[in-house]
Amino acid sequence: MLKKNTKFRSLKDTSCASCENINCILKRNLTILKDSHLIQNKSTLPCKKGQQFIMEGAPVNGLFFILKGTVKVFRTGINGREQIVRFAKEGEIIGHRGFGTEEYYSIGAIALKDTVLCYFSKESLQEALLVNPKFSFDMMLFYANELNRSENKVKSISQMTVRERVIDTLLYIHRKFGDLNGFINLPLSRKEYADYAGTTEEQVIRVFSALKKEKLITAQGKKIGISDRQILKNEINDHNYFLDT
DNA sequence: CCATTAAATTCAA
DNA sequence: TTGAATTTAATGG
Repeated sequence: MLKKNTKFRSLKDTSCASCENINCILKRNLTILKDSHLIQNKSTLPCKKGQQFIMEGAPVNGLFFILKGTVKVFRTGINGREQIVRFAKEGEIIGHRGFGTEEYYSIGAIALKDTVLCYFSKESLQEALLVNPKFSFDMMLFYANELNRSENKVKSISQMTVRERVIDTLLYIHRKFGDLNGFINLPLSRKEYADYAGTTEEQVIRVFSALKKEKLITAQGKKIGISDRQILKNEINDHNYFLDT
């Protein structure tokens, strides 16, 4: 079996200059930001798989970017049920809703695999935003996108059937994390699919079983393969066509 | 929702 | 690398 040596990855240079996350807002603005307080005073925080690095209710002091790894962001509901708000990968921002006015986090975040986070203080970020319009604009676009996604999610949870929500979730994960050897490149438990789709583990298992029978997906444990993305997409679109006027 | 069994993953020797 | 221990999936009541 071929293996790449990733043992010493964590000892590697974690500076923005040598970062490979081309989709990171900081990286894209590095030419203008490179001498800023923000970039020079950042700290990195290694985080093991399963480790929670944002607690619901904890005070907000800054904001995280993912240097490496994958993270889920969730909110705990009324009867202790977890609602996964989003999944995030390399280059993405975590805890951004707490930035500005909110004093305490209303969400929690857990690493889904070994992850390295970049941490920036509120103050240095504020400074960079005030001084740099291009950077602020990129941040604004990011917030706008997040809001849009969040509004769509309200619609999907309140109006779509369980089956459609599960399919929607599969397509979202697939779109975001891509495909590796025919399987979605992110192993999630059925419970995690359920927590994102706003349903229960059993329902997800039953929808998966139905989709397997229909030859639309394949599954080997946590690895899910999407055989026909178009048919799945159509099933969602057909139904949504009549919903929004 | 819960209980049971099958299957997959993790862990440590 | 292996298999025992633990966790997770699947199904049926």
